[in-house]
Amino acid sequence: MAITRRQKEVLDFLTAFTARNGYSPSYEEIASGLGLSSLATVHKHITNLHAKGLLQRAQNRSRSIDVVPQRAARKAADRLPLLGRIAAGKPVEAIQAAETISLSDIIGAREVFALEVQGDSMRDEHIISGDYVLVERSRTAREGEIVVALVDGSDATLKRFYHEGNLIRLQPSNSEMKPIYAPAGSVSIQGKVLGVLRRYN
Amino acid sequence: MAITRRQKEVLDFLTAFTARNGYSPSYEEIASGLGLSSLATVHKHITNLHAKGLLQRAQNRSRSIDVVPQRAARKAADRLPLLGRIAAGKPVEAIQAAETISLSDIIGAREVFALEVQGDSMRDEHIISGDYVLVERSRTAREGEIVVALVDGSDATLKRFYHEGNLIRLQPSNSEMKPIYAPAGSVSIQGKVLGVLRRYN
DNA sequence: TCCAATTCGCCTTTTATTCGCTAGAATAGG
DNA sequence: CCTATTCTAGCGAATAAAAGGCGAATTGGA
Repeated sequence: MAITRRQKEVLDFLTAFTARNGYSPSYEEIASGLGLSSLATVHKHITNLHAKGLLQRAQNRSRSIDVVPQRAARKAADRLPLLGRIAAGKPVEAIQAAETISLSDIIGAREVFALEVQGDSMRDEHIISGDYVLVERSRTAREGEIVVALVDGSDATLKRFYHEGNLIRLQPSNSEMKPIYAPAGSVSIQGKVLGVLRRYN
Repeated sequence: MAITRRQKEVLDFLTAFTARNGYSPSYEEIASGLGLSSLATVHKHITNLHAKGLLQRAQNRSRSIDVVPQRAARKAADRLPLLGRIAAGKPVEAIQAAETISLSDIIGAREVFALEVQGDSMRDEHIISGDYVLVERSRTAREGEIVVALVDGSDATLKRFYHEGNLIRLQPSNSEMKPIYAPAGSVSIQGKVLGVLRRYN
């Protein structure tokens, strides 16, 4: 990966700062560390490095820069280059940003397991039989999240979760199926769905 | 994992307190330990750290915070235990089997990249806007496979691939859209779809 | 019931992003 | 070899969005 002298300095600063403090620097701190007087310059450097896939960051989030370790960047086994967007009838967007995607982006450091989906109860949600849902173990859920829930301790289902007065509504995403209403006490949440993985042969 | 200075302070406090006392602090104790006067602030910190996967907790339970050890957080991030199958209205098969699933199962040793899908041309295939398709780089495809194809060198699309006499038919999976017919010479296959990855927030 | 946890509305500070502008290096063509 | 174009690098100002904070009211578990 081509990198300029200045870019290497920026990258080195980020690495050192994070190692020293345990958290990433703000743009202000980067600027003073590199002798820059404008945050715009810092921003441009970060953007360029991100485009080259040398670091990850979250938009608009404070101190969200992660330097991508070089070994991990190369080990393409489970981290895929994200080459752009594709839309019906339109060219792929400028294939350049060396972003990547992997399961770790979805699961982070949470406790996650997978379940193979059978049946069509989430068809309208575009989750179909054979898909794997990635589920974070959790006892609770927020309004509208997709959850794995046990009703009366025995029936595990994949549904959207809603409160409705004293009852809980478990809403299948299939117009042909009816929601389940149950008192809060008899519903136990097993986890909530973070993502879906599908495989074609 | 990106973290702010204050968040690191909170995390450090939690780690130290738990190590010292053998149990986790109450919000009250966290507040006084960090010099905060509102429990709401404590709660916000805990919620943020939980969202970043750096600690576990049980809702509404006293002293239920667990700091996730960093080694465990980094480890196993790309291979998930496959706990069983889930079907509408039926219990999860209580599998403790050590089956797992990961991106590598889909990718194998092939050269694969990802594209973010925009638009609804594959809606009936349950691939929706925002999904990532995992694409194997390939010049050819077999009948009926989902491919990324360039027509006349400029239009990249996601379609099912069929031969039809001398022509190639690129079939969208959306009943409202019409197939594209083109001579074999003007269609170039960029790759074929091996899988789909979707993320919920 | 009691106490800790959670939610709510509101505020301030910190941080990231965008815009318009300048200037030097590297690169591609003619 | 010269020139047009693109890319890196930089500035300061204005704006937008998170992060961090408060006190009061509400909820939920034991």
